[in-house]
Amino acid sequence: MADTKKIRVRIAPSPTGFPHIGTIYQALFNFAFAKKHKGKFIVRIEDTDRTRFVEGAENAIFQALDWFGLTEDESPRFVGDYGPYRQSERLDLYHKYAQVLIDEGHAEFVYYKKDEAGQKKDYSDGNNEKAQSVADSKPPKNVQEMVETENNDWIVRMIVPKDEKIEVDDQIRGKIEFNTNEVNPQVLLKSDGFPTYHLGVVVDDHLMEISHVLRAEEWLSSFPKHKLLYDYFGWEMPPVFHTATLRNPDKSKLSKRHGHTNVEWYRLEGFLPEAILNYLALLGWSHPEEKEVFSLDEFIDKFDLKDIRPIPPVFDVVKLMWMNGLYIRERLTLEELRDRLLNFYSTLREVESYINNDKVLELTKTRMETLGDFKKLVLWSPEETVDTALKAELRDGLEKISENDWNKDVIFGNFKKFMEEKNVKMPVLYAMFTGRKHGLPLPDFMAALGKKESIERLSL
RNA sequence: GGCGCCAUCGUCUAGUGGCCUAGGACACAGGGCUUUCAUCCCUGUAAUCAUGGGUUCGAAUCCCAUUGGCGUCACCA
Repeated sequence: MADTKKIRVRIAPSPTGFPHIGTIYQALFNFAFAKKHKGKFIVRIEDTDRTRFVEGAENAIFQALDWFGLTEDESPRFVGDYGPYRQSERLDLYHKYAQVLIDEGHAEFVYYKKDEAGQKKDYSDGNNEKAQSVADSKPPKNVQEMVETENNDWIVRMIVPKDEKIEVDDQIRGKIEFNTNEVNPQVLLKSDGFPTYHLGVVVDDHLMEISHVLRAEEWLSSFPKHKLLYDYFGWEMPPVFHTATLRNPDKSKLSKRHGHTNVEWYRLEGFLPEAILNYLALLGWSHPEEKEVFSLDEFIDKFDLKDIRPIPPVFDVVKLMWMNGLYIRERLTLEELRDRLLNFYSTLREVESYINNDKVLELTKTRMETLGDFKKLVLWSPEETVDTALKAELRDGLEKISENDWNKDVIFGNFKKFMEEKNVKMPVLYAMFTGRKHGLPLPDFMAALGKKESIERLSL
């Protein structure tokens, strides 16, 4: 009998900053799995930490997903049957289930209070009687009362059995055994009435009928905690896949300090979203035919959860660069490239005429790794010192070429003569026209620009 | 430190007991093409499969230990 259960997967980003490349990595695998099985890809916003909340961060996540073509099926903006999709709007649910846990003896009220330094302080030492003896207030009768009390100092904490084996099954690594002594009694409901991640994720994944959980490896340690919660509720835990986390070159968790984690950086540099996705797909997974270059559709077609490897990959921007260049020169037509460039340089008017020049565009196509490279190729950028007198001579020589004869062969003939007479080499000419020793094939470039513009440029 | 995960060229990886004196890609080096720089093509350097023990006729592949790396131990996710 085939599994008729609907495939529903999710990512659960928190709106605490810029969209992270690691989130896109997670989104890619979840998205591919959902699409492959005609399931739903869901985005649930985990905004339970009000101290880290960043205005606009949620919207940035959606913009990033759209840019990559990983648009979700259900989320706060595409409300489905399982909403709300923001945890801050689901508080009553967490209160209800926290109460269930208390009623069944799996959670308890504990007294916490800030000390003079403003640090949170646990007065209970895991001993609830002691907590109550030092408390300034009586424990609330129930969750309802707790969340309605102002300046509440009580929290709801889960109760963890002592010295019991707890086995958990990671679909990528296999069975892992923990002792419950290693599971810390997690706070489930904070004093402000908001849930912690752990309560939220268990309740929501269950209520939203998430069928498979693909999440980052750093959650592996809290796996037994979640398993315990599922058991307490009497719910069946969906299969969980812990994917390896992206690493810095020094193997530490990919971070701002060592690498580029902000999706916006990649966009601003002129990376193509499809190239980034292709590169990301190669981390922790490999194409069955060992192909390196493939589309998102092909990835979806070939992707299988069984092929995900547990080894944490280093995110190599150099290889990403190569792949991006490859996409620009092999996967984009001239027209498509033009559209991308026009869009990328929408605020830089001075490159527009170059983008709209077919010949120039062709010349740049094999010389760009990112869209950001384009302006360096076509614009004057002074890096070399130029002999202005010599430059004027070159210009005067070129000026003598008639409008009709202005083509790359005649221009090059002129160059040859000039180089012989002045005893200079090509790089000198390049510097005079572009400011740099190297660049677009000069005769072709000048021919493409036309006599008038070329001469003008030499007059600068 | 406790607990957990991981371990093939610098990096991404192929490899699931014999086809491996370990294959591909990036990077790097050299060469070809060429009017600079690229693209493109060819060649090369690079892993005693972390180390040490087993199991087996046979191990990168299975088992154990060690070492190393990483993760996690919050009223953050």
